Amino acid sequence: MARPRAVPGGLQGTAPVESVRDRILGTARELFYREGVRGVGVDTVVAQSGVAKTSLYRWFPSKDQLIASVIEEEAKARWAAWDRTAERVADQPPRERLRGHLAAILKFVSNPSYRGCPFMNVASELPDPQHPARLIALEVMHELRRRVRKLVDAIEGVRDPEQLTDELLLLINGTLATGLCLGGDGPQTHLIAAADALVDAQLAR
Amino acid sequence: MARPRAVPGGLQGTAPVESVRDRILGTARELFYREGVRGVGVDTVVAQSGVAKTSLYRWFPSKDQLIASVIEEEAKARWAAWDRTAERVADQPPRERLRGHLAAILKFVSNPSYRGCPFMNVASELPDPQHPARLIALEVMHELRRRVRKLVDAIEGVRDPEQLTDELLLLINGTLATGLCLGGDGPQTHLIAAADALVDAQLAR
DNA sequence: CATGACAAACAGACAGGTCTGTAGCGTTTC
DNA sequence: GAAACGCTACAGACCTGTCTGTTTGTCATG
Repeated sequence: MARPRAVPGGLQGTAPVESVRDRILGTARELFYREGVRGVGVDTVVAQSGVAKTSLYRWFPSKDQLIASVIEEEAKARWAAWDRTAERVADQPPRERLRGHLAAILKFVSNPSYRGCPFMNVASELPDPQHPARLIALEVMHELRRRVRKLVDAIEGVRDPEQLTDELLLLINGTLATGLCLGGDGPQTHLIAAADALVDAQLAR
Repeated sequence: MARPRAVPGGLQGTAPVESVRDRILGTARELFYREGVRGVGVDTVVAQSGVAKTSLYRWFPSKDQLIASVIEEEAKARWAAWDRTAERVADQPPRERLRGHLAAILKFVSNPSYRGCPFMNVASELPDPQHPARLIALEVMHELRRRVRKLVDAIEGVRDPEQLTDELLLLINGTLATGLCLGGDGPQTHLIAAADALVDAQLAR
């Protein structure tokens, strides 16, 4: 209820305080993730944001577009986290870098408030293949493939990089999906060991 | 519109024709899977089944219970398919049996009308941890773990059966999840190769 | 500095639709 | 005659999106 008076901000970029648009986006992101995009109405988003409904529809033409913007935001957050991890492990050998990224994913999934991969959830909740949010989610999956491929390519002696990339993707997506169903302490604990075994298999002649 | 007249059936079990309850269940199963449980209303289920709404609420106390029954049905179907596969590969060596089950999963995922694992979808769509359908889905995951464990235990010389089981589960769930996002011809094609590598790694001394 | 234009935000009502679940009543079937 | 079924209507809630009107803060110009 006690919401800080926000500066109009808008285009002049001199707004240190959270803009109305960002407030809506942040609230929607949290609610959509926790309750599912179909389980939260715009009225709830509006109420929780402490914002007028007209404001929501000024910044977002429809709920579907709001969902898409939220997913876009999730994507930014994911890659930002990825980049932080990349920076942290930058000075390590390739295999250790891969392990670092996997460990980060594992930590992400082990969070008690983890409720599945936002992109997979959207794919589950919004069957329409043309839904803008779904398209973004799909693009995220492709980007993940590219990034894992980059890690694999850095490892020397890999017999079939594409195959190894795909195998690692299965493990990663499996980890993300299993965390949704079985919680934090499931089969995921063996993610890194499994990845190591797959890399080893590709290195042996 | 042209629906075959169904025999009441009910308790006396002499109904060779699809009972009203089964008709509802079948229609709901298809619709829920295709459009998502939250994307289909009971009115749609009723209309598509060619059944009266009162009949639906006679057999199922609520939509949530209908969803639960549908998921129960999905579970039965999954294990029936698993058992058929098991029978088909019964006379083969353990590793080949495992491959057979993985191939069946791959085929399942490659179906053009595949729209994700029903149990993961329910976990995504219904965040409430106490939802009856979600509980069934969770139980399915545990059962899958037990069945994979059985396959692993049949392989001789596995160093850490529990670890291998979990690693295979990650691959399987990854395959099911990836199929939802990327369609049939994604990284899943390397499922069996990856599984082979993981088994090999557990056999090497 | 003062004033008026303007855009953003707030508040709240409302239209039109959909959803779940119930009730009434007639019909079929055993 | 009883149970199952079909049909229709309806209640009450919720949902998205719109509309009206008011308040607030900023900026440009006199």
